[in-house]
Amino acid sequence: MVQILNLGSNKLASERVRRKYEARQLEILHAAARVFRRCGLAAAGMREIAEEADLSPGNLYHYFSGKDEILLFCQDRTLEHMLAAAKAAQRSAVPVAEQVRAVMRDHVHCMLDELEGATAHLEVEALPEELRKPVIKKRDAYEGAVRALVAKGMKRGEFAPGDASLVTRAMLGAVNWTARWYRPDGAQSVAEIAQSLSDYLVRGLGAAAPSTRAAAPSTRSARVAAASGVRK
Amino acid sequence: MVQILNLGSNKLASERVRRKYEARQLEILHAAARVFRRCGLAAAGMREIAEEADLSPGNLYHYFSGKDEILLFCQDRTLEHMLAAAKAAQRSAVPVAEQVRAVMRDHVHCMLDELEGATAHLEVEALPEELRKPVIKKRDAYEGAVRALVAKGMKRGEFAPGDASLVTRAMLGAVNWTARWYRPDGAQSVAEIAQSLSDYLVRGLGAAAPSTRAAAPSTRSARVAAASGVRK
DNA sequence: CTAGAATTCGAACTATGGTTCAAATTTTGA
DNA sequence: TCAAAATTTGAACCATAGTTCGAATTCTAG
Repeated sequence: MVQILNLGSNKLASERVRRKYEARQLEILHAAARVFRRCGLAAAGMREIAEEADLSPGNLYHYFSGKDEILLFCQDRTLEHMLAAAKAAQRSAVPVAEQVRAVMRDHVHCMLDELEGATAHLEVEALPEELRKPVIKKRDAYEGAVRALVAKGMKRGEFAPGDASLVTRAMLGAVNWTARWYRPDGAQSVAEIAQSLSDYLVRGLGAAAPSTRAAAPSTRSARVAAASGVRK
Repeated sequence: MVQILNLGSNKLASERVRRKYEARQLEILHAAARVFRRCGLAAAGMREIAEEADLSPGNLYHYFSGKDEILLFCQDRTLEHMLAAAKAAQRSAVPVAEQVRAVMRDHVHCMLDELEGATAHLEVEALPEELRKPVIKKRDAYEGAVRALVAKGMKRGEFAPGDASLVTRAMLGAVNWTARWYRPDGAQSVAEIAQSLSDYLVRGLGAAAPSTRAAAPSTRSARVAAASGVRK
């Protein structure tokens, strides 16, 4: 994401001030993510983001070129996270069914946990053509990774044969949709939702039932650690 | 939908002109639906809707109180359609699995066929609180109908036991998501998509295979195995 | 045919929200 | 301590898009 986000850091000052600058950038981005999550993307105004980040509206433009760039970061960060999770699952030594389940669980966590402004990643259309392209590319890469897992399972006979592309989109739709109906004060936890949902989605692939679960680093800390390690 | 949409038809003129008036209303609504579908809801401006419907921007307000009312209609119409399909499936004398498949197929058709502006039904947040309420209510009714079908299937043992509410939301997410990725010039037809998707979604319920087999679910041992270890 | 109603137009109004900017304040580095 | 750089402010700018309005045109009906 750093590649995309090379802000106007041309005339770099001393190291010390640069650190502070980038730290403040991150604070602002987290604040923005919170606002995106609270209200929708459309309803989130610069003035509101500014207030959430404790600075004046105009000052936002000292750190970002505009709203688009802020949104771009949120989307990119979310996709980067999910992509890393998919790659990690791909490498793990568990049945494909469990790999897919892991990816779906991670996706749900990414959507519903408070940390990121992941809901913003659903509204790619909001970006102007220019900025949209790299996001689309990354999103396609993620979808491709999931599809590859599904296809692998089908090829190995672990899943019933079928249209991997269509089924992948169905699964992604189901998990993305959670952002619409999930309420933090609901009956079940995010982990429970992630578990049940991924079980259902993989069952539709015609896989065997999840073996009495033993494998897969499904603890939250493990996932976060794995994901953050990828980020540079 | 007529109840909600009782436009300013207070001082009704002659029957003849009223017919014409309402016909023009429908034309406009269809045009709006087309624009909603083409661009997103956000990008669809009144001026663009006006052009699509072959009248001036200002003239739109002779037929509707504003953009909200137009959007309200599209959402209401779509939901009414889906609700009717759900009710119809409920009454049909086929296995529950096939009932659910029928509802999902209808839902997909409703989303992807050119006739309606169904994509708009996904953006309920765009409406002001006042108008939103009845739409939410109808949407909940539809979701409830689907959930009832799923629960019935579970109760009868035709589906594996599970969280009917969660699974229903997953299914609806998958079908709603089609509006995001479907392209009319794609490889497969809407009907094919609807078929494959509904098959996949119902398969995840632990039902018997679609057409080839009769209503009787698979062997007891298979069902038990499928349900084991998953649920909370 | 003609008066009144219905329809249509398009320019102008207005509210919203992203953005700019010049000046004030704070921080940095020597 | 002081000058230059960095940060911050808040008001103002401006573009978009929903909406209003009065006048012009067309249609209906007696």
